[in-house]
Amino acid sequence: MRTVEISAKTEYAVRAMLELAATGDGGPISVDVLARGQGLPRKFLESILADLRRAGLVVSTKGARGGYQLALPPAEIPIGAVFRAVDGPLAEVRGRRPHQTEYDGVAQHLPVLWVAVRSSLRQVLDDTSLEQLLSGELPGRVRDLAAEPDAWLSR
Amino acid sequence: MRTVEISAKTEYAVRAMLELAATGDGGPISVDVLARGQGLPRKFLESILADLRRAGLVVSTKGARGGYQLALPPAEIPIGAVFRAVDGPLAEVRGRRPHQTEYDGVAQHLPVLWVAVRSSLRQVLDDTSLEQLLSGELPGRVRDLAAEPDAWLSR
DNA sequence: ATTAAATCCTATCACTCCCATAGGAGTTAC
DNA sequence: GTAACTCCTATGGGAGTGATAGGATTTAAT
Repeated sequence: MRTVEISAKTEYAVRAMLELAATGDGGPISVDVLARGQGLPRKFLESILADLRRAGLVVSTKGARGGYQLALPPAEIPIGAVFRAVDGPLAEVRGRRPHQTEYDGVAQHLPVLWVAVRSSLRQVLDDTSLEQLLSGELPGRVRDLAAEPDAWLSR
Repeated sequence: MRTVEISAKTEYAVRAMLELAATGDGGPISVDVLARGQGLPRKFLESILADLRRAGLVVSTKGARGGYQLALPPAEIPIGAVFRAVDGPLAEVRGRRPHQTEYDGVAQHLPVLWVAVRSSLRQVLDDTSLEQLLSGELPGRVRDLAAEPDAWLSR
């Protein structure tokens, strides 16, 4: 397993949300159109949108001409919220939340590191809105991180 | 799956490395002693140490009185190196490296976000050494992240 | 030399999660 | 009424996680 693993589910969720944000408000968009737009598996996307609806990030309209719309303006939806909606908490350490870990002896400072890891992730995902991601006008800190030397290279 | 999931394997690896760092250099330490020291499953730890050895982070001594030692001073071993040794690359997006992702249309800026996520993780894990984690004297940036408002609370 | 203490290697296994699909029940616009 | 949707439940292959077992090999100490 990779420490940070952005799953297909999460990636699809973000892309679907971007599609919804891009359409502005021309009424509900169906799963079929959404799936076609970004080339996502239709049935799988259907279950993802159900998660997003339960989290209150999108609203659905049933029946003919129905579909999905954002529940809030794109500027008010942090990407982190999308992650949590489909994936649960951002960070876990062996099934526990970072701040709930405990260690004896030489490992006693580990929780600080785990919390810092989560905090750094939050600073990226919770400070970037759907609108910013759509326009490419990302927060200064996010830009700086991506502009870091070697940020685009493997290690 | 959680976006950041620190596995048992990775956690055990870091804790074992901390044990090795703490012992300074009193000769090799056996898996048995190591496992007892932090309460880790012996056989599982054995396979983890094999990974750490293949990555060149520890050296082993075979036979009676054998065991494991750090291959470098603790100040020269970043925590990130331990992660990569047992877990592979720090970050992946649907099985690809963040900088190798590609998207059309509305999702075109996504790679910048993915790279920023990885970059933020690197700034924590690659800038913290085994020695710093052992002593609790973490890098300024890591301390700041852990001191962020709400860093120790659930979201 | 023998023995005891280690690493090292291969195999196996239960379990869980991921990604996805199928089929149909319910709802609504036209 | 019917076509176009969402919504719900069930299913399933495959991969990965977290271990454990058993023994082959190597070495220090007596």
